[in-house]
Amino acid sequence: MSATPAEHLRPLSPDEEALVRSLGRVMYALPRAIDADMVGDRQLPLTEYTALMNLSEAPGRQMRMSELAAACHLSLSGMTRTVTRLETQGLVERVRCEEDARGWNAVLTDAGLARLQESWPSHLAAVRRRFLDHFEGMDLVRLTQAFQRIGTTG
Amino acid sequence: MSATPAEHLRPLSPDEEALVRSLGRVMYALPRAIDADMVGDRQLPLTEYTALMNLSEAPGRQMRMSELAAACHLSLSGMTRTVTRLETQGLVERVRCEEDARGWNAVLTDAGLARLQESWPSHLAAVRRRFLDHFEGMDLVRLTQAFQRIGTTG
DNA sequence: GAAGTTTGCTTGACCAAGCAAGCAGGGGTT
DNA sequence: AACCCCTGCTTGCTTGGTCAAGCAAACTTC
Repeated sequence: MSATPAEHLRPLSPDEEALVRSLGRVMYALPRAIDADMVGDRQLPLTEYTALMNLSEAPGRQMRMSELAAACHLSLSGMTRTVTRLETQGLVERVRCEEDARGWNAVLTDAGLARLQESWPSHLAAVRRRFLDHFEGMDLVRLTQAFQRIGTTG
Repeated sequence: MSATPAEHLRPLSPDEEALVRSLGRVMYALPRAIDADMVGDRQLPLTEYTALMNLSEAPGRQMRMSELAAACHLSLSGMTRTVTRLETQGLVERVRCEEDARGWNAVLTDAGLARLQESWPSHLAAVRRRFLDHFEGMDLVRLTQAFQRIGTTG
């Protein structure tokens, strides 16, 4: 965990340093900007949008709480509360899991699907404008591979 | 603000879609991972580290609250609370601004500088391991340019 | 130079997230 | 079938952030 082998203590090259300095934009400014766009536009915070979107793609429009939490990069307790919020809006329902009665499935309701469909243009526009537009002409595949590896290191 | 011109509603290409799907790693997993590393290692949250670092590079080791907030991608009130925390640890002091008595400067103390110096290896290691290592061989300069543009769009 | 406005920062109320503890339902072992 | 531990989710508490309102100093306009 806090292993800091010598290799990782090699000083940053100027290019690396510049990249690290710009990292705050992506880690802090970007999620807030996208979230603010979506809240301003459709009253749907990014976390809730992400949950709805993941559910809409799952078989039976439902997922176990723990799966959904992982898919949304949220802790399990965070997902409990997010789903509670969505439930009070009627966008999601909780259904006991058939094959394991300890488990619950979050199920996307018709209202939830409608909300998602009404909101995706806003999400798409925000993502393009705040993020994708700035990567025009770059090798998106390589970039994706790099992004996917992040947060993977144990 | 919520302008969603047609261009922004063009559907995502498969490559764009994959990139967007991997974005959560950078926006959510990455900051938590770096922060957790630093807290586990040196008991210094990333936000506080960033504030100390910015101060250490400023002339006179001091900055106006609003400058510092912007540099750390934090709201002004968020920075007020961060500086308060740092102040109670003796790492920073608040000094009235001479040329404008409404303003305050956050000043890095010697203890703050020492704390920073004892913590940077941990930050460096976390940033390399969680982030830079995954971008080996890529064009860091272009990437930096892209990152810098993010969060800029009004 | 006094009144009204704007600016810089802090404070109060609130909210979303995390962690750790709790609880309820499996599943093995005897 | 009684026990025990393990697993899946929720709950209580804390933390760290935002927004909006407040306060004090500085500008502006007359």
